[in-house]
Amino acid sequence: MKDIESLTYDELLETFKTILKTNGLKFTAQREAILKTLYENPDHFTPENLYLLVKEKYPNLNTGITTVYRTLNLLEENKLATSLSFGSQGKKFELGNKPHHDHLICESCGKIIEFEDEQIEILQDKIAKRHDFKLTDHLMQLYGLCKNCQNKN
Amino acid sequence: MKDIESLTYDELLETFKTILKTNGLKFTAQREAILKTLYENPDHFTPENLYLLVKEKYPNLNTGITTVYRTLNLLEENKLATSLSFGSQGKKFELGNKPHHDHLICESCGKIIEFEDEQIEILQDKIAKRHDFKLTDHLMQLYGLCKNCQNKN
DNA sequence: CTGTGTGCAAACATTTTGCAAGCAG
DNA sequence: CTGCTTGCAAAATGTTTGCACACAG
Repeated sequence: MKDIESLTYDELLETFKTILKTNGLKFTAQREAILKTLYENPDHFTPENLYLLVKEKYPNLNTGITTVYRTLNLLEENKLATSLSFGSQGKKFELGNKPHHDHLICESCGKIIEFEDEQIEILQDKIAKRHDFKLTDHLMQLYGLCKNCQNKN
Repeated sequence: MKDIESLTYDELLETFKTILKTNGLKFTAQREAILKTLYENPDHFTPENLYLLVKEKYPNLNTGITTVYRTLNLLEENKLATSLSFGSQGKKFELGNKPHHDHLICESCGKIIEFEDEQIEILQDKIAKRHDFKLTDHLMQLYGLCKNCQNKN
C-alpha cells in the first residue's frame, strides 16, 4: 500500500471502503464526513476538536462525539490514522500511517511540526537490537518553544 | 544538584525537605511514605499502583489516592519526579530528574527498559535547530516486543 | 495558634458501553 | 429483512477540587 499521505481523497475513500467491506462493516455518511474532515485538515485533532469541526461542516448529519471516537478507533485499527499521547491528558489523531515521522511541539502555542530523520530511525533500530527488542513502533516528541514564541518573551 | 538517581535515600530526603521548606510547605508522614516507596521501587508507577503499594507498606497512615496525586505533582514540579504519557490513558511516574534518558516499552508484558544514547540527543538538537525550536524537553518511546515475549509466540 | 495537609466525597474530563431506533446492503 | 450503526444517556476511567478536621512548625 502507498503511504496514506500521498493518496488523493478518492483513493483514500476507496481504501476505506475496502476496509469496511472486508470487515463486514457499512459505509455511512458520518464515517465519510469524519474521513473527509480529517483529509481536508491535515492537522492534529483531539476527538473533541474533530467532533466540533464535523458538526460545523455537516450540521445536518448531527454526528455524535461517540461516533467520532468509534470512527477514529476504527481508522487507527486499520492504520488509516495514528494517535499521539500528549503531556497531561487526551490524545490527538492524525490521518495516515506514517511509521517514520515524529513531532516537535511548541509548549507555548501548541503548534506541532512534523519531521523525519532517517538517522534517528537507524539509531532506534540499534538501540532496540542492543536490548533484544523487536520494534513495532516508536514515538518521539521534542518539546520546546517555536520561533514565534521565543520572540514573544 | 547531583542527578537524583545517584542520591542515597537520606540525601534525597534532605533535598525534598529543603524544597518543602523553601516553599513554605510541610513535611508529613504521607509525603515521606510516598517518597520512600518511590525510592525503594525503581519502577514506573501509575498513581494507582503507587497508592496501593503505599497503602500496603504503611497501612496505618491510611494514605488517600488524592495525596498520592498531590505528592506526585509536587515532586514533578520540583524536578524530583518525571511523568510519562502512554498510549491509551493514564500517566506513569518515575523518581528522578533524568533529562536524557528514554524508554523501550514491551507491548506484550508492559516491561519498561530505560536507555540513554548520546547520539540521539545530538540529533535531536540538530533537528530542533533546523526548525528554529528552542528545546526544553523531549520524549522518546520505542514500542516492541521484549526478548521474553518474542519467544512466547 | 496559624495555616498547610489530609481523606472523603463530589466534581471534572475523557473515553467507552448499553440500548432502542435508523438505515446500509 | 438482517444486523451493523447511530445518538443519547449512563457508566467507566483517570484526575482534580471543596470542605471540615488534623497536625506540622
